[in-house]
Amino acid sequence: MCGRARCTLRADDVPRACHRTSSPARTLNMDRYRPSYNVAPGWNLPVVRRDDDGEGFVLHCMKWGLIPSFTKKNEKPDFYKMFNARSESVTEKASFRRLLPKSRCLAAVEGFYEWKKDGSKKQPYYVHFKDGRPLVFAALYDTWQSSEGEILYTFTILTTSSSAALQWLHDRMPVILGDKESSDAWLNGSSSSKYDTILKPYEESDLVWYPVTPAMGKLSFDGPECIKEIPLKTEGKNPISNFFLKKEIKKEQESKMEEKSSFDESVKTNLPKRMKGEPIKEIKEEPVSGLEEKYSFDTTAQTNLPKSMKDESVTADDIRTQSSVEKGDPDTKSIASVLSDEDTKKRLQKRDYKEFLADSKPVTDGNNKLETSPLKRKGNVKDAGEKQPTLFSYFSKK
DNA sequence: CCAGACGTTGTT
DNA sequence: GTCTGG
DNA sequence: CCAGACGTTGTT
DNA sequence: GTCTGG
Repeated sequence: MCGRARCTLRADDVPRACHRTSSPARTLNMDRYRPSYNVAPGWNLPVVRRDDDGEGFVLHCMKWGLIPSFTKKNEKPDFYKMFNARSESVTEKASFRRLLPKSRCLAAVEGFYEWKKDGSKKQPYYVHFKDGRPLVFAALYDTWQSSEGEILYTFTILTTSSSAALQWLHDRMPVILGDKESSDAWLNGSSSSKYDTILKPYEESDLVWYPVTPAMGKLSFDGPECIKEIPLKTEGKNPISNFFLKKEIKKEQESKMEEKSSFDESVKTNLPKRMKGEPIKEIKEEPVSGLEEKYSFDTTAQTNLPKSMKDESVTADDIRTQSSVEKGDPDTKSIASVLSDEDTKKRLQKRDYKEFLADSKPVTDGNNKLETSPLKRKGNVKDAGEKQPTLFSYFSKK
C-alpha cells in the first residue's frame, strides 16, 4: 500500500502539520528536501523526531525506506524492501521492534496514492483530507553507515488494515495520526506504552479520494498534474446514476461552502464523475477536494527550490532537475548539508504563510460509525459499484 | 554455541 | 541489535 | 509501490 | 509471468 505520496509542504510547515506547537530544537539535512507531488521510497522527506536528549524535537530530512543499522556496509541499500511496517507485527519483527523504544517519528504529507486493481488495469487514486490539512503518519527511523562512512537516516511508515471507507480501494492503509493527542502519543509516549490504540485505521469520514492520471505511476511525472482529478470511464447501463446526480448537487454546495476555492481552478473545471470503484454509501458522500493544491505548491517551493518554482508554470521537469542534483547522494555532501542548516533555518523563518488547520479535528457526528461495509472478508471487496465490467479502460490506447 | 535472518505488498 | 534455527 | 525489461553470440 | 531498477 502506501508506496507513493505527495509532499509539497513547505519545510517550515511540517512541524505544525505534526501538531508541534513549538519550534524544532534544530533541523537536520533539510536542504535535501525536495517538495514533490510524486514521492517514492528512496526520496528524502521531512520527518519530526524526538531530539536525542531533552524535550525538544528535530525536523529531520530522511530517506523513505528503512535501511536497518545492521545492514551490511557493502550492501546496496534497498529502500523498497522496508518502506512499510505492519503495525500488527511491528513488535514481533526484529527489524522494527528494536526501533520502538527510541526511534519513533512522524511524517507529514498532503496525501498518498493508491492503485486500484481492475484485472490487469490499475487506476491510481489520490487520498487526502477533505480540508487539505496534511496527513501525519506514524513512522520509525534508523541509521546506517555505508562502507564510505556516510551515515544514512531512513524511515518506514506503519500500516494497518484499511478503514471501512477505503476497503474497496485497498486492504491496507498507512497509520494516520488524526489529532494532536495521537501524534503526541506516538512521538512522546513511553516505550512501555501500548500503541495499540493509535495504530489503527483512520475511520473518520474526512479522508477522501479521487482518481488521478495513471501517468503519475512514472516517477518522472511530477507536478500538480499528479493530483488533478480525472473522469473515470462510466460503464453504460447504470441503475445508480441517480446517486451521482445527487452527488453532483451536493458537491456543488460543498464547493461553495469552502472558502478557499478561489485558488483552486480544478475544483470548478473538473466536475468529478466518479463511479467505478466508489463505495455506495448511503448518507455521506466523499467530497470534492483538492482545495488549495496549487496554492500549497506555490508556497511550498520557497524553501529549497529556485524562485522559478513560485511560478505556476513550474513543471515536473523543473523539479526533477533540481532533485537530480543529489541523485548520487555522495557522502561528501553530508557535511556541507548539515552546515547549511542554519542558513536554511533563517530562510524558513523569513516567510509567513497560510495555515493549514493542522490542529483542527475532523468534523464528525459522534455516532457516525458508517457501517456501510457489508463485507467482512477482506478478500471480497467487490460490490455493485465495481462489479461493472470495464468496456474500455481509461487507457485503451495501444 | 554459531549462523543467518531480519520486510511488505500483492497475487494466485 | 536481536531473534530463530540447527 | 510501479515501470520496464525479459538474450546470446560475436564484432568493431 | 517474473525479475530488476527506481
